[in-house]
Amino acid sequence: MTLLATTSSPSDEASSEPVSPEVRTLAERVFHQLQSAIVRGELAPGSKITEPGLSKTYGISRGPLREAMRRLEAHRLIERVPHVGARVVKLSMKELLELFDVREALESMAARLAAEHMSPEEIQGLRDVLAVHESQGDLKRGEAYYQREGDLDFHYCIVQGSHNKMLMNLLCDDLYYLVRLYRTQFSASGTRPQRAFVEHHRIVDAIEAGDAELAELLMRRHVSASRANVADRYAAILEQQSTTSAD
Amino acid sequence: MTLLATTSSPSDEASSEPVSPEVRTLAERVFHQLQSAIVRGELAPGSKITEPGLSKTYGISRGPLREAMRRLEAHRLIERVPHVGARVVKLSMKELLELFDVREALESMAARLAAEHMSPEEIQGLRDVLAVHESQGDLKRGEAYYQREGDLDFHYCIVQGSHNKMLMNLLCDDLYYLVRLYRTQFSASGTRPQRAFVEHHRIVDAIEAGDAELAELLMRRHVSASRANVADRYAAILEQQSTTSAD
DNA sequence: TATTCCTTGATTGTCGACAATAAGCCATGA
DNA sequence: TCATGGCTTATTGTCGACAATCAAGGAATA
Repeated sequence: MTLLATTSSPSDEASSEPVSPEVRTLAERVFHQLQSAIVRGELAPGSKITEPGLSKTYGISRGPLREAMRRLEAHRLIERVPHVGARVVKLSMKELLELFDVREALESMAARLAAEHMSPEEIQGLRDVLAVHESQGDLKRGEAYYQREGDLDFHYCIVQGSHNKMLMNLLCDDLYYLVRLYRTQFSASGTRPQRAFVEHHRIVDAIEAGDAELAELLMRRHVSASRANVADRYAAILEQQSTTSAD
Repeated sequence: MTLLATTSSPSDEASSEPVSPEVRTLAERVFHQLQSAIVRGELAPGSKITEPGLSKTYGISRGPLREAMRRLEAHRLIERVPHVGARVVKLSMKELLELFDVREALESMAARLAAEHMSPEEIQGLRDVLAVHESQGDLKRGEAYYQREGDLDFHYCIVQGSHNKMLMNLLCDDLYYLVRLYRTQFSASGTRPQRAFVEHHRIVDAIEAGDAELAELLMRRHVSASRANVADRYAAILEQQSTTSAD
């Protein structure tokens, strides 16, 4: 049960009943469909997307399609050049590290606000999320899962707990989709799962204690460590490539 | 000379020569025009905007207009309800304070990165901006100017100095327009100008010294103080209103 | 008189067609 | 063989018209 599901049913073309209570227009629906397709990697990063093509694929006219694409552009999931076309974004390592810096800034603030504003019920929900992750035993396998999908639920909950709507929009509606896109693009199988799990627990402890300063600091370190981990692995890959090519 | 100018010529309807080298499509142009109109207060906050009306005003069809509106919606300058319509955003004090929290998080990060990445030439440019503000003698008047338009140049430069494109987009393309919208909406005539000016200088000093940690801390305090100032003034206004209504 | 329902008007959502721009291809020349 | 020029074709930008939805006003009834 991921909190980030965008479309409930996998494929629905012309059912009269609305799938989600919020999606009542074609542009809305195709926006969510495209968003999901991009994040899942069904639309390859860097690939060019043409309006007539998508128009035929989704069975709608170009009008609402263009509006959906405008929204995707605003969410940084596609890039457009006037009179040329649009292509799915392809995150470079530089941009990915930039994304981590922004996350560090925003999520540490979110943790601080969460420590100040979260209700006991919300904190309990946060603990439940951690319990679910733990019971699934994913981290015992050492690999996978973590850094894949599940831990976003954790971060998602904390952002919700900040009770700051602007923060929620920025992180949950924009940046997290980019994070998920990165995970598919770089096929980032899990790393440092146990450490991350411990860090999550400590963050919740700080939030429960109402220690805003500590929660902020821990979240900042958590994201920063995740960033460093990605940077190190990337450096290792580069090193390996240069040595193998030198054989 | 504000760095945030959006359209070079005030009003141009059907000139074949492109005004700005980047605005080559109708949707782009009307987007910038509407953005400017909203930020300047020409379109009153909370007022409903109708597609046929704007279509006739700007002399374009509804197609590109709708795309421009979709972009405005993504930038949080208008709010749309499906099948109902769109209206210019009206920032509540709660949302304004939320905006300050986000700014505090992002701009402190920007200051940190600026201290790490800014070149000597860029730092000199930053000092020039401060010098211009000082020479204009605005802060000697105690009131006005500061917190109006000019100091955004300062923050703008620092964000540019972070060399983080994602940060630049978030702050300069999205949030700063909301900040300017707030300034027109609440007609925030300047407050605490000298203090802010001193704080600006100290931030530049830290950046020039390459002290990332200090620059981050000072920027955080700077934005936080600005937020507190706004909150206090608002509380004072509320207090005054309640006492006068009690007469 | 208040309430409910229906009608009417306007606005939004969607569509297909036309015009404008850009990229790719082929032929021509040096 | 390579560069250059024009041409072709596909894609994007724009427009006007039709369909769907919502809000407001008035009429009928309890």
